[in-house]
Amino acid sequence: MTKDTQKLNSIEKALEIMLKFQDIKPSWGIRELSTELGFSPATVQRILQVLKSYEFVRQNPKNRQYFIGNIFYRFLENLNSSNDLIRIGHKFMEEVASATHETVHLNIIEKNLRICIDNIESPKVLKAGMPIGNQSPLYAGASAKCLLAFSTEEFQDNYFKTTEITPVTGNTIIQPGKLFKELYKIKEQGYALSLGERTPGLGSLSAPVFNYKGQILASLSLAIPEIRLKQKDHLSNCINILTSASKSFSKAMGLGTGKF
Amino acid sequence: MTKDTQKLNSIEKALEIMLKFQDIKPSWGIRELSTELGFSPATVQRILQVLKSYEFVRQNPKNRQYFIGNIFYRFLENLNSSNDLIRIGHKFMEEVASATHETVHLNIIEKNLRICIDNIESPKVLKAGMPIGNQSPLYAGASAKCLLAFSTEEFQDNYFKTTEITPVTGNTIIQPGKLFKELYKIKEQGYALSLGERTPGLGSLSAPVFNYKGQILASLSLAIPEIRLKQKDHLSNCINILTSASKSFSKAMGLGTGKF
DNA sequence: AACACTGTTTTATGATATGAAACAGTGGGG
DNA sequence: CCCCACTGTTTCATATCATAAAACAGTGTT
Repeated sequence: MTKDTQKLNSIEKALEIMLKFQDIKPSWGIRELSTELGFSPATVQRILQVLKSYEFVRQNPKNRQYFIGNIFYRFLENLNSSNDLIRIGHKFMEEVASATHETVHLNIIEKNLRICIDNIESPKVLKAGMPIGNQSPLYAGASAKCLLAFSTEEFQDNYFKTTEITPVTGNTIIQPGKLFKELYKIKEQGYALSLGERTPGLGSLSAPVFNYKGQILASLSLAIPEIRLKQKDHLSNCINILTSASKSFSKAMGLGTGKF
Repeated sequence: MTKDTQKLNSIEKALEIMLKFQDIKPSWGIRELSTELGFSPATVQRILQVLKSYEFVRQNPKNRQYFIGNIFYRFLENLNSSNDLIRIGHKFMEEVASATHETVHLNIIEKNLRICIDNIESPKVLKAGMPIGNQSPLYAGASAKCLLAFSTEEFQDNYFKTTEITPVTGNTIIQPGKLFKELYKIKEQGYALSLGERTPGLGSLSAPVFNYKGQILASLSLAIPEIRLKQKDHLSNCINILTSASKSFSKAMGLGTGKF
């Protein structure tokens, strides 16, 4: 999992430990982290004490296990306000939300994963949830495939070289040939469509957002329950609204203005 | 701001630097952080290189300034799923949302600040936004005052000893006497109400959530535009729905069950 | 009561973080 | 146009600080 371990300085060790608290896992023990990371229990213990004093982790006083601290919420406000994508993009998301009444979300690539960085939930009773922070591999679901499809060839090559493809649901495309074809198709038609690749019964529609250089920044997506996705007129309506919004969004990010 | 500085080990220095990226500030320079924290520029530089390699910060290649990294989004999924409050409470939030059609949010205290950890936005056109990660001091706004009012006396004493009260808007209560009276009133009536203390034109309604020991865990709140808050029937309706939901929520967290 | 687990503290040793100073770019103003 | 003042970055000898093994101290189970 982690690199050659050992030979890391103390800060790197602390960060490696913090990264472990990304996993959806209620808590970690010291010896557990120790064997997982290859650091001695004494080292893990000492680092966790420091992280605890800064509230990056908390400790259950009963079983003394460590779990993630609420301090991470504190970074979100700055993250959102320094992020042009969210600042500029939210109004396009609102347009799509009010025109489709479906859950709208915005996604980026972070360390080989799709991650949701902004959302507007559908007002309907039957709706798709897509909380901020939700993540998935880049081959499962329209939003993820859209990000991958419009990435550079270099990024794609590197991604497939370093990633093992394992199905998330029965509908996940795992055959490399079929996946390449799908990515090609997405680039051709300018949007991605998926059904149940990540969550059974849940479909997804996604269009790319580019910067002034034409590099992909994000994917703007709709998460739609299967029942509504199968209504042809609703689907084609959603496709039109979404692709049109993503084009305006890209323009707002500088695409086509020749700005440098 | 920070403690005695110096005499910190390298991990603590790295964390102090990370904390600086909580501030709503687009970017930091090395010498800027150096003078702010009292570390030598060389030290700041070296630590930022490490943080950068782990994507905790990014660097603008043009002006070489550092800004916060997207990796912080990655912790949210685990944070949400390890947090009983969100797992258990979201359904109560949905009840309140569909009964009031106003923006519902859930808040906790983290390091002497109120911080929003979950939300459901109003479906109306004129609505209050309250993104996850939004923060404010504990004396401004209903959600914050509610958290403070039901905190232990010890916490309150310590809070007022270490906090300087500065107005956020013209409506913020800054007179200690008036504030104490307000906190007492909130405890008496079981909910908090505010108008424009944090954002002009925006009102707020908040009720406490307790654990089995009767300690406050969170405040469940409504953010309501001033125009709708002034409709008496709507307001009293919202108060009833919110306080009733917060009581069910507390019960779901174990209050009154005698469970240990 | 003995065992097999935890998390935690201690310790001498040697690796590694440190700040001053020098270096290397950059942008603005006279 | 050139200087100056400001960046971020690298170097390097010094001494601090992180390290892992082992002992310690709790805990729950058998």
